[in-house]
Amino acid sequence: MQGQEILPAIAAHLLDSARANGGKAPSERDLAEHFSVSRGQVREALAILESMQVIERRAKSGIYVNTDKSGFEAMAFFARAGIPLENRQIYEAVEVRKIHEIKAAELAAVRATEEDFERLQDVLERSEQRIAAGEGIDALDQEFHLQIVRATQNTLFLSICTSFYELGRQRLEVYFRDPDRNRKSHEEHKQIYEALVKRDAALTSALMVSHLRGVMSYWTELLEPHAPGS
Amino acid sequence: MQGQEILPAIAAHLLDSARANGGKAPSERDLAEHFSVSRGQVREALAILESMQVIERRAKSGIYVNTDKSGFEAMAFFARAGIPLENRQIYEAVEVRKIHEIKAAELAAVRATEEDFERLQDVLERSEQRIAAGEGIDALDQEFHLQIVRATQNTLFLSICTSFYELGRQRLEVYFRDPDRNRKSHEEHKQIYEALVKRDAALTSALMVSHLRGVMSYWTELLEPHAPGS
DNA sequence: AACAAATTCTGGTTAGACCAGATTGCTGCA
DNA sequence: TGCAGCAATCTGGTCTAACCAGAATTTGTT
Repeated sequence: MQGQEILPAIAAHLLDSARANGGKAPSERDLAEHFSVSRGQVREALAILESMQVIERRAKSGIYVNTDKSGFEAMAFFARAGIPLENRQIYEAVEVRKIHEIKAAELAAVRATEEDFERLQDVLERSEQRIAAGEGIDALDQEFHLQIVRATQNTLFLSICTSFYELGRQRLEVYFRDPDRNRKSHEEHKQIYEALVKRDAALTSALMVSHLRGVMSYWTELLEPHAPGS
Repeated sequence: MQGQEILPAIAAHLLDSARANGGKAPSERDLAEHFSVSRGQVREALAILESMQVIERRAKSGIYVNTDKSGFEAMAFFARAGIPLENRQIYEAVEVRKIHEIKAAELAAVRATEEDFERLQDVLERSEQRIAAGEGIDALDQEFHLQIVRATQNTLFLSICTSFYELGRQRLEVYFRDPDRNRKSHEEHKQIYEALVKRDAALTSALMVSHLRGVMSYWTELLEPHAPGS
């Protein structure tokens, strides 16, 4: 075990220990020994964890895990670290993604530049090629949606949405193993693109709504019911 | 200079150096000497910065600043560090906040629990007291809006919005120095609350739109025009 | 001027040490 | 027995001093 790869391991270990110990985590020295790395390494990981508000380091006392804050910082971290989210978190992420993308489509219709259109068209062309070759378009689907967000010209908006995409990567891969789904998605993308070029905000938004309904239902139907009606 | 307080200082230094040096930042050893701290301290700060994708550390080569990614991670960091945002970032944050809150109002109308209503009412009562005492309600305004987001029962949503509020705290304080604005805001809050209790999603959302228009225009009218039409 | 070799520089990582509060546990008095 | 008070221990915070190996730069040679 070495390098920054220990971060998720340490995080998981911290969470477990804290759960079994009322929020209190092992000491830095224990962690270093447990993972066979230097204390410096551990401290770097802990600094990141603390910056994400996953833990709290109290001088001369110990490390405490914020068990209650299942918030965005924590999620962003787990997404990066590749630790699977719980059902509830997935529901929440799906809902938030919907909210963002529908609005993004609306804004993009008004603000998209020529370069944005070119980038979108490029994505569509590459999708077509992959479909023709019988391959999945999961990565390109992601790219298409992100390009639309990018076309809002709001970099903050883009960053938020980028984070969400990390969450769904695995599921997306499975989703696009079905050739029919690939074609259907691609067709809908093309429609959205055309509405976008016409700068018809209402239509673009509406198309995005129905497009997401299909994709998202795949996500959620695999889960236990958890979120309140939506 | 000591402790985690060096993080913003290092970040600012990195940004400046990188700008004057084509993305390349000083070495860890130089930074340590410059700030009179140990290399370990610098490395902890760099680890956080890297986790936020503000910089990139290339082994045996150097530290590179992601000048293009003025994204969410960077913003979250700057918000925490207390470094003022640039106009563009403020515009983006305002827009994103609008998007979130309007949708939040809509969802909250459907999902709010009895506890949510109680919490909101409590905020309104305390607001009334402060106004009667001739004080500003800036912190309570924030609380009101966050409670509405909380009423969506989506913790991820709440976390995102909480981040945004950090950005506007200073401006909000100035805004609520005017007694008239305090009263106006409070009245609008009460209307929103009543629509919420009636579980009228459309009305709640509409009221939130007009409420935000007033508050937000104060923010943006102080800035240079920058964002595309909205 | 072009290429090769030597040297310097850089991030990555470790080990060991010291500080000063927070904690813990023991001791002795009541 | 119970509790106050003190001492040993533990903990995060910080620093110094190295070593490694590859990247980057300089030097030397042809």
